[in-house]
Amino acid sequence: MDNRGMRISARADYAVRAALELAAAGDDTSLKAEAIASAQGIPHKFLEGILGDLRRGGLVVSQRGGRGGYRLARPADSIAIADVIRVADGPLVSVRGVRPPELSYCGPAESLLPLWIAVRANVRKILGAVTLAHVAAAKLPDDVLSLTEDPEAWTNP
Amino acid sequence: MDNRGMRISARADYAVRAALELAAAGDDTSLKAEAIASAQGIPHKFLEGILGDLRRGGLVVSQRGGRGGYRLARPADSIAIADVIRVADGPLVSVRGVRPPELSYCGPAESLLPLWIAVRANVRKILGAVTLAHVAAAKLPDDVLSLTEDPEAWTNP
DNA sequence: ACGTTTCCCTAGTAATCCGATAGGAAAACT
DNA sequence: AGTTTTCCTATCGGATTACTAGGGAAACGT
Repeated sequence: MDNRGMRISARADYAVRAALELAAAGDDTSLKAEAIASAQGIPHKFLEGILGDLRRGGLVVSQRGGRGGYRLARPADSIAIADVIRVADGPLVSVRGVRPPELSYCGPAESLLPLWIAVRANVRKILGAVTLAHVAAAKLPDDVLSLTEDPEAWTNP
Repeated sequence: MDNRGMRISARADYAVRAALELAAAGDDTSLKAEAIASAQGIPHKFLEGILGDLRRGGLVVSQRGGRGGYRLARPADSIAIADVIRVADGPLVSVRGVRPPELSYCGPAESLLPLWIAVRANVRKILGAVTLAHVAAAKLPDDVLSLTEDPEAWTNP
């Protein structure tokens, strides 16, 4: 009965951290997978697979060979955290494996669907508005930052 | 690379729906597991385990025997959806299996922690404010309902 | 051309989890 | 007693998670 709930997977976490490392490096310099891996403490062969997803998703471009590596495909302020998570890990929010609009409830549970929709909309609003540039520069938007100012937000239960 | 992201498990979904069925039945009448299972289309032996969690979590009281069954331990307007999910499924939001406050990031990822905290705070704000009574009566709070009025909230990507 | 570097691709794997099932013991009722 | 229903433990196949291994393909420097 422990550790489930809405979890952000290691893949998603690693993907965002790798993208942040690229954002911090700048649009011109490219980083090698191994450099990112050791900077962020991510298993480098695992990270290689994730970077492949980011490239296939069009968020990152790569170059092989001696001066090779990865760099962002677009400016860091045009890539939202939600983009990275979706490319690396699939849909942001799902209920029982399917996305909310595909669900159907009956009886007293009928209003559950709008509730899940509301939760998803809210998660989107945050992760879709915060960009790599925001996080890399440690300057979160004000409305997001204000959520973290309530001490209650940092407590466990 | 499909269907991951922040998912609400079948356990959590089933738990909430079962609790809603109990809320709709009223504080005095008790429902048998089998009745809830067939009303909501939930495998009944699986549901039995979930109802056990709800009982151990103090959300539900049970009675065995001929006139037995389950009923809510508290009024439906004092039980939040978040309570049900936590009891059945563990912490609401976790990153890589651990809860946000236990994480530590370095370098350009340092501001990721406040971001996860903000996401969690926001999910809490919704699921902690909406009660079983709200959903069972199909009367979600206004601020939650307003999130669902944007047609964008119902679209896939 | 050659060798190095680095990305890229396919498999594989051990552990865990998820959703579900089975069989029966314990308690409450008629 | 006998029925009903909760309660407990144990198990299951399959999927997922988080990695690891090994090598092929491209870009570079010399």
